[in-house]
Amino acid sequence: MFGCDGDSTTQEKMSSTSDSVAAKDRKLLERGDVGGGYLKKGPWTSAEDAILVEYVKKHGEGNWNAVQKQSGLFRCGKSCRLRWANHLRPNLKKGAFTAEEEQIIIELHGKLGNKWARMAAQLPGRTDNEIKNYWNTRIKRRQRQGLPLYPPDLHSQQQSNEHQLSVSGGNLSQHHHHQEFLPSSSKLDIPNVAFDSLKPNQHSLTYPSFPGLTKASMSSRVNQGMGFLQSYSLMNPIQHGKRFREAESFMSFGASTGGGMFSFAQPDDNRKSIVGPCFKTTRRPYGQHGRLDGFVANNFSFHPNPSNKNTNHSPLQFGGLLTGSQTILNDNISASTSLPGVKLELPSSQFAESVHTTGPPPEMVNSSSFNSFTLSPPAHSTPVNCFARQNNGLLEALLPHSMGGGGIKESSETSTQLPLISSSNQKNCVVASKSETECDPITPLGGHAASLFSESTPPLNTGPWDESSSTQSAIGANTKTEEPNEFMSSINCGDDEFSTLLNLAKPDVSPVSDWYDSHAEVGTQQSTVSDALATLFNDDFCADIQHLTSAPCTSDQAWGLGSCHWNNMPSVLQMADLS
DNA sequence: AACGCGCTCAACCGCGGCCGG
DNA sequence: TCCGGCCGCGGTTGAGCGCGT
Repeated sequence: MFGCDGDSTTQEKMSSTSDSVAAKDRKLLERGDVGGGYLKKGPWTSAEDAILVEYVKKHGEGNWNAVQKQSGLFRCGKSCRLRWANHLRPNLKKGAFTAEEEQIIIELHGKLGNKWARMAAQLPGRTDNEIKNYWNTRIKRRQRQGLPLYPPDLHSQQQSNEHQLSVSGGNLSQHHHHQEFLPSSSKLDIPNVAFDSLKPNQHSLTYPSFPGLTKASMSSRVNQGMGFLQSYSLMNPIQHGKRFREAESFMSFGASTGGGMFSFAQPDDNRKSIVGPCFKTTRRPYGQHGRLDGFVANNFSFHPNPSNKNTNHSPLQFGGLLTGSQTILNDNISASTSLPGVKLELPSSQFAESVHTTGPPPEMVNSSSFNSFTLSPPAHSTPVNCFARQNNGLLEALLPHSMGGGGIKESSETSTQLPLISSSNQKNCVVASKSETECDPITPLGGHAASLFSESTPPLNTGPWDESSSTQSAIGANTKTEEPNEFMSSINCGDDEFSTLLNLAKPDVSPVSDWYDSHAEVGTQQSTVSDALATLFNDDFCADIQHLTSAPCTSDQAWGLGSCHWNNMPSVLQMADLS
């Protein structure tokens, strides 16, 4: 039986044309072959529409599964509901969106995120599907043009909203409040990483870097679920949600299947100098394959204690705080490489304008390097300024409580070392797989701190949000976050809650880091951040850390735990060490 | 005219929430 | 409380169309 539901084992592809479908339908109708359980898919015919309309007139909306039984339509209830809601119900407004509608959509999206249905409720005559399509089209168009998704005034408005939130309560427990207001652009602005420093012979993660792994095997690994990528949070927030659920099982570094592989392709040619290869992963349903486009390497911070000289750091070990988004690029794979489980997507230049223009000089990036996960090439590779101004004001909304009421003080871009967990506390790589349920992938801030730290948002208070500058960041790391909420994977820690907590502390391209970059002052920011983190991560969190590390834990250290030591990295990564 | 490419949008899919038994 | 069905939502796909070459 051909069903609408995903649990249907047989899935009829929409391969037929409308005509052929109609013809098939007519045949079925003519011979009254309705007993086989056949459920039609594909485009609706006018005859079907008429039947459905008639049915709804008679019975009203709802109880869609009864439509098939009572009306003779060979459509599942879902299909009927969709057809009715999107096309047949009265008062539907057809045609292009008006300027006002567009404005409303933009504003609503800024407030609600991808809540299409709720947005549709605010736009009489418009359907969620329409709005969704419009928005997605708009995204693509603006990304193509290198424009920000939101106009600057909306950013200001959002920032204002967030600031008000900070006054009303910077409590994470109020996340449900926040998600009503915070912009969701983080989910939509596909982060980029500029890999302009890429050179063919850089020590990057290439297939040859993985002894014994053939290209095919790599693909196979990818097909297993991009575990590597996901483990390193190389996911678009858009994508990382429920559809990645299945991948979680192999995302643990230490898991037997945890070595999901990845490969890298050259970025889109015309953007090569601007944004680097950037791919997001999508879990295609069962065997569907996608393409690999690029690689976002910006969401994961390795922060071994720079003072720890014991570690024999490899290029991938981050002998200190690494900077920027250096690439793991496989020069051997063409952009057309087709790999299952990986979807080709054009990199966005959305954040290009936000990267280097206001970012600190490269030498300052180090200290603020909880910005990006950087699978670092060897020392000779060019560090990339990986400063995405993604402060959306959220941390400001949270921090004042820990700042003695002084609020956020705008300060220089002086940077310093983040308090990282001491080596003694780095017992294990405390990256833990975070289950989807722990992080709302949809709402702009995920409704809790995990998203708070993992989702990026467009720069709100930085100048270059203008459209003209968007493509000027040729050298910037252009780190929008293809945000990796799935970052954490655990070698030794399987505790889900702990994983979540660690994820909360995950240092990456986050509002925290940006705030830190822009607000912290030498000598004070450590305590400031500590205080902030103490606010964010309460004592329970520290207790958890302490419990799991058998070591005293401060909020600072908790933060540091978000980092990971190379020594605890999965072997597959270590294999990539070419040094 | 033929072809290729990109865009739009209708429709499908999978999942989660809700609700009733 | 559990279970299963229904419904709605958000993400994704692919056919069709328009435009440029």
